[in-house]
Amino acid sequence: MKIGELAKAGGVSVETIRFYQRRGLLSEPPRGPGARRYGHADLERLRSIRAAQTAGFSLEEIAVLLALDPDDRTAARTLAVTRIAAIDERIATLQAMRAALSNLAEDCARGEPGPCPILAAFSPPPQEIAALPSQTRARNV
Amino acid sequence: MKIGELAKAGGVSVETIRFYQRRGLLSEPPRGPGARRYGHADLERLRSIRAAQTAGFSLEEIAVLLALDPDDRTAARTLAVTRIAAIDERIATLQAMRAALSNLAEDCARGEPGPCPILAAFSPPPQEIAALPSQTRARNV
DNA sequence: ATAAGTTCCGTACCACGGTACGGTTTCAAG
DNA sequence: CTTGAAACCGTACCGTGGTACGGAACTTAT
Repeated sequence: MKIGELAKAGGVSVETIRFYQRRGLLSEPPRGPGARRYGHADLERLRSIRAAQTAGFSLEEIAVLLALDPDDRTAARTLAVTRIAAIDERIATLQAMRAALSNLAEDCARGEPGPCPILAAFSPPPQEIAALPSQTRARNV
Repeated sequence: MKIGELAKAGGVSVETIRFYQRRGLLSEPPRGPGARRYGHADLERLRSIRAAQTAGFSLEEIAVLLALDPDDRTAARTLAVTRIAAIDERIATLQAMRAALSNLAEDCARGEPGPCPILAAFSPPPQEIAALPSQTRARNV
């Protein structure tokens, strides 16, 4: 396979393949006659990367994951558990956001007199919203 | 207030203030004697920005929000509802990730013979993981 | 009056996961 | 043998929300 075929088979662009190569996720095979040639193992690896991404792993985590000894269950489980914890944290934050916004939207829909509660919530003193945990702005997950 | 005081009062850095000004979220008052002077309204606006961020709005959305007529409940509610929908989508994706990973981790912990199920899941044919919705990699929210 | 501290301003850089571009070489078909 | 498509490679750019740097002007304290 040439790179274009690998890309098509893996459902990514040629640029993405090269990008993964730069990140060390895919190898750059030696050049055969003219162009580099890729085997089925490369395609499988590419698919593994996409699958792990789907589970929320970052490219850096995937590099670790794919470098792991296939029998090292402890290491693999540790990675998975860490990922789950990060996901849980992110979900909790999003649920807090959702609850706050949803309350505001309901208040607003109730149509009581006065200014819109949504807009009011973002004008000091910010009550309901300010009650959200401060990690809310966290960048993780 | 000078910019440094505004920054301290708002709990952000001077650089962040300037950044918000470049984004049009905060105004740049005319320079008084030497430095620009900020009033209480600027501080309130800064706090509004942080509050809205806590609710998950992007800076661009916040710009819209803060430019809204305070009595335009419909527009505000539309923004909030859109935001909630995006949050819900994101939560669903994360929950799918979580479920998939958590199943794998459990299988792994069960200690049955054979290779680690987590690692196996990311090697073709990817079964459980591949079953996740394809929007899983979505960039939104 | 001079040193230290701020402000001002432009510009560059960070993570993250790519995408895009432009120029050169090589391959295959007509 | 020429033409057009791929491959190759380096480098720049995208969005998002900032952070960092460096020099000039200005203010404040000693």
